[in-house]
Amino acid sequence: MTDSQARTSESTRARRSDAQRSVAAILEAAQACLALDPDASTAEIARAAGVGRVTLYGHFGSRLELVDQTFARSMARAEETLDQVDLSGDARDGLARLIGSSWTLIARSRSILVAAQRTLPPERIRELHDRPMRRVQDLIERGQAVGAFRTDLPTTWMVATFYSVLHGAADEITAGRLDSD
Amino acid sequence: MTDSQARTSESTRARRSDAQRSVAAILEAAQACLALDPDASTAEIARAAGVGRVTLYGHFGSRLELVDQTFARSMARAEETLDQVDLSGDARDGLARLIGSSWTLIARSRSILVAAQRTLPPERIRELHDRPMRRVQDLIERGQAVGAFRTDLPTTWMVATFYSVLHGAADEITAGRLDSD
DNA sequence: CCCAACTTGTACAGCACTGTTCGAGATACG
DNA sequence: CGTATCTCGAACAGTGCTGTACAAGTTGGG
Repeated sequence: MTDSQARTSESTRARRSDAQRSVAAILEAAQACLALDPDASTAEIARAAGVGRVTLYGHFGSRLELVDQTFARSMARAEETLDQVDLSGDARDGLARLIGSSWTLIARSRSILVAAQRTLPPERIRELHDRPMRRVQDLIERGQAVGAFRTDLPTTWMVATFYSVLHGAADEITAGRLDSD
Repeated sequence: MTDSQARTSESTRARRSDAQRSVAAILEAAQACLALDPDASTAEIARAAGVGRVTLYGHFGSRLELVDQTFARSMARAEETLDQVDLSGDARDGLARLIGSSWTLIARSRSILVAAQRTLPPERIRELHDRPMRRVQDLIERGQAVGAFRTDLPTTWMVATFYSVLHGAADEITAGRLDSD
């Protein structure tokens, strides 16, 4: 979406189709490799993408840029799914549905998060987490207004807890110590 | 405690006093450096300890060994404090006290945890977390038996949640997004 | 006082990674 | 069909780390 290296804005022309394919393959491979090893090298990723390392650097200026775009894409996709969650009815039910959906997404992209945390500045992580966080916060605040949720705790705290428990549970499960729900 | 490099077991003799001082300084510096940067190099740590890098390697066979001992020491100290928490009375009160104590400890040693997670095998982390975890589990189980805690959730899940929320909250606070309690 | 234990800087070998350059070859696309 | 675009491997420079070797100096402790 951010078009990254396609010149600054109004490029001379669109990228050739094989170049587009390369970029897609690289992003896909990055997602897979970083999930396996948060410190995966550009060489590993390029190889997994079936592409030369030089080609990778042709499309991404640096490893950091690649990680950033991979993470951003992962978040964008997640948000796409989250957009379809029905939050309109009872706040408690809405939260349950939100948890149900967030659940799978987090479990899947958790590894990419740690890769991002190791290479991207914290602000960037924060920035990309902002929208989904706000979604939770809005829901909680609405629920509080209606009296469905307790109001003796600051909402920021409740949002943080939501986040913590979900991610923590994802950790435990991928570690094989817990299972269902 | 594990005496590490002091020969295998029954050493020829005890270590000289200056050597003991060096080891202590290194462990202290490691704790400080790793807290600032989980990837701190042996050079950084040695310098912070006011000691030559060679000396460091004289006492610790490898960086991994140093991290392991630093982390183990941190956990041992924490456990020492936790031992003094009164868990005898009402289970709910006990848990509250346990949270209060764990709180500070976690906030302080959180950074060393991530350093350990980056260099030590997961089993080792798990192993060193085992005792404190069991403490929480025992308390919860006792509380459940008395009817103070809900029993519709598996205890493992509750323990994991306890851990998640505490660590998550510590994250938020060191990030400056939350504050008191 | 003397010796073994300890510490020191420097220097070296080895490794892995990032990012760049180059020249030649393949390919999309108009 | 022709050309701008894209890809490729190999090679190189630069960096920063770990761990080891050496040789000389300092210090604790019996």
